[in-house]
Amino acid sequence: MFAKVIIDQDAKALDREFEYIVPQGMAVSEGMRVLVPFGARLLQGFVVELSQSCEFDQSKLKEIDRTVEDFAVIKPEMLALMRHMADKLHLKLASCLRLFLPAEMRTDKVRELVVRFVSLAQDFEMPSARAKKQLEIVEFLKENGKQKFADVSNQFGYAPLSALVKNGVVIVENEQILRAPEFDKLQQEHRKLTDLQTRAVETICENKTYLLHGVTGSGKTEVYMCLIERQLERGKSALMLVPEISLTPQVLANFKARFGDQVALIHSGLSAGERFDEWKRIFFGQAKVVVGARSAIFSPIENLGIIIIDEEHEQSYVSENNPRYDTHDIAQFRRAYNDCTLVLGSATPSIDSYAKAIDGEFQLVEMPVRVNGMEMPKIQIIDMMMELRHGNNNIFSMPLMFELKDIVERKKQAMIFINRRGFSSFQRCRQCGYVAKCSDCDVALVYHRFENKLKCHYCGKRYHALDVCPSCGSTDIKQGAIGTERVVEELRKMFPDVPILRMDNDTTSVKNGHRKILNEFRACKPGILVGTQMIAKGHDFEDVLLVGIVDADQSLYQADFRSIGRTFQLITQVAGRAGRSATQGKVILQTYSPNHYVYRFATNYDYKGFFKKEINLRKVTKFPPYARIVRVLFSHENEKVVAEECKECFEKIKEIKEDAPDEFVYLDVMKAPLNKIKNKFRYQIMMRFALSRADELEKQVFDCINPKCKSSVFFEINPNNLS
DNA sequence: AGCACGCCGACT
DNA sequence: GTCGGCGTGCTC
Repeated sequence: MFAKVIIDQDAKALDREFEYIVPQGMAVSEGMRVLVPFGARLLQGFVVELSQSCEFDQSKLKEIDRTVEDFAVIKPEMLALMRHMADKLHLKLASCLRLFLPAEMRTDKVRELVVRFVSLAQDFEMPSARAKKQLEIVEFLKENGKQKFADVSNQFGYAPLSALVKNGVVIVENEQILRAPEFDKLQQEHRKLTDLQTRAVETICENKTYLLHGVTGSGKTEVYMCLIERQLERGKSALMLVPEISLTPQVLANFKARFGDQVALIHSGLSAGERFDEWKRIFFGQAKVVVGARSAIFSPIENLGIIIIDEEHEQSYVSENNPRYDTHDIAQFRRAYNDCTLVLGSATPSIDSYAKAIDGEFQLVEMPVRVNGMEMPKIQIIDMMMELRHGNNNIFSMPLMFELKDIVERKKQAMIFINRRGFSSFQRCRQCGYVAKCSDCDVALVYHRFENKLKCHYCGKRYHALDVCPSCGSTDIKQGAIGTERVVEELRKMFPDVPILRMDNDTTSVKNGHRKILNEFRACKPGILVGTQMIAKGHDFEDVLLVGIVDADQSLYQADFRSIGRTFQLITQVAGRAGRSATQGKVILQTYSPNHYVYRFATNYDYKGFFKKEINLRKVTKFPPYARIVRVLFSHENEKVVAEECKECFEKIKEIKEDAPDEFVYLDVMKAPLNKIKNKFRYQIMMRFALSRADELEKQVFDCINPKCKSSVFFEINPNNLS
């Protein structure tokens, strides 16, 4: 018997199968981890195929040394998925396989957590009547059965317990415990479904893809839960993805309350041990419902009945680092493999998904009304140019300050949204225009007031803040656009007695940071929460009656065909935080371009109008979904090497273009907008194809990449972020 | 990825 | 004369 093995190394040269002999009597199956002799070393690999014959020169084959586990850690569906990803997304085989296992498993860092338990022996002599504590313990164990050693010892004392153990009255056993992540305990309230919700649940019943378009507050989560419940009743399992999960502790708590121990949670906030144990519960079928962020799409859950992607438009579903993949693609693969239902839910669907729904590829399900029947909060647009002309150069407009005062007086709550962490964007010399940049990444550094440091938001490197310009020696240093820290400082000046909390990447990086901040905010009345995108995600605060958007334009002017859509999504989402109770909320949106059409549609909550405008624009300018953008990114520490290899590839692509002049809408080579990240230089080739021959051209372009080139090459289809 | 092999410079 | 620099190539 022969085995095809993929070596667990992330190197281009090893990105293929190697054949080995399965020794007589060794139980090996497809998907198993094995150790194999490779060159002079013994390396870990994955068996991906078994066969009776081999393709390589048989006399040169070596034997598998041994198996790592006695079962296949990679299930057949995942092997198929690996092939799909390597094929369609041009990813390395080993790096795909790594996505399917918790990182802890490869490093062997986590131990199984073993806890000592005590219970009564089968037959024993009662302790003497004088040993009161011992008798109490015996009584306690009689009533409650097996208990943790530590608990009993804490309650009754260590001495009596160990005496009982010594006398053989109580026996101690070690037992393996699966660590479970913490969550807020919640009372499960079975809300009665509204008619719209009932209709949505009834409509979503076939094994195909649905786009659930429901306004913020329309009760999509309740719909998801009913859909999952129905699958569980049919004996099927469910997978639900939410954007970076720790953002929505309420959702988690709800799921735990509803489905109890059947739920497994997967997110970045888990400890290594928790993550590993949750993975095991999924793998062995103990968990039937998986709730998690992007990477949870790779959970080894079997017998899938439904996959749900909540907030499907969210950018965080596209992985930015390697390997790059889009959760939607993976979900479509698993949907087809399991022949199950896929639900994409959003208040502001991505243009691409909505277009598919219009075309009939997805079925559209609409929930246009909030559950509580309340109207959406009113959005007031403030022209910041006018404010300036009236002599207000504060970061808050007069109306926003007025409303904030009102909120404070009424002891209510407000949220201020600003799309940038830190104190201000960058430090710039007013004399010569010098801007401090990261030496490894070629991006402007962000000033953090609290630490008085400059930080690179790409690699995390820290620098001293500028007081003298290193270029011209001037001390005239100015702060650029504002960030969360600066907003907090301004608010503290205005309202010295009001609690003002900050929520961004810096304040939530500690374990359970989100939960702590949100719980603290809940108790503050009056209170103001300042934050980045992460305050925009579905948590309900009944007393938040005001939302301020300090600089709405920030996401608008980016050289990216999706930036206007993102602005629309952001406004809708942030606005949805206001007035979740009986009182109607208010939103104040500050902008320097009050006449931009995105604000007109956003203030009217007119998604369909916005979609029409946007899809027309994409049609005439030939952008997705009417064309396909392909970006090939080369990265290497030697700039000469990348530049040359990128150029070489570009020349070959130019030849392809000659055979398909009409299908190539665009083609160019250039430095990537972020020319250097973590000391690696980046060059890219950008192209755009008409859809008619896109698949074929894409394949041809991929074949242009010289397999011997030294740079790392990344292949992106319709990239979200062009940095 | 890591390790061997191999072909040119500055050292006891 | 040799030790060692890291470019190139291979691993079933």
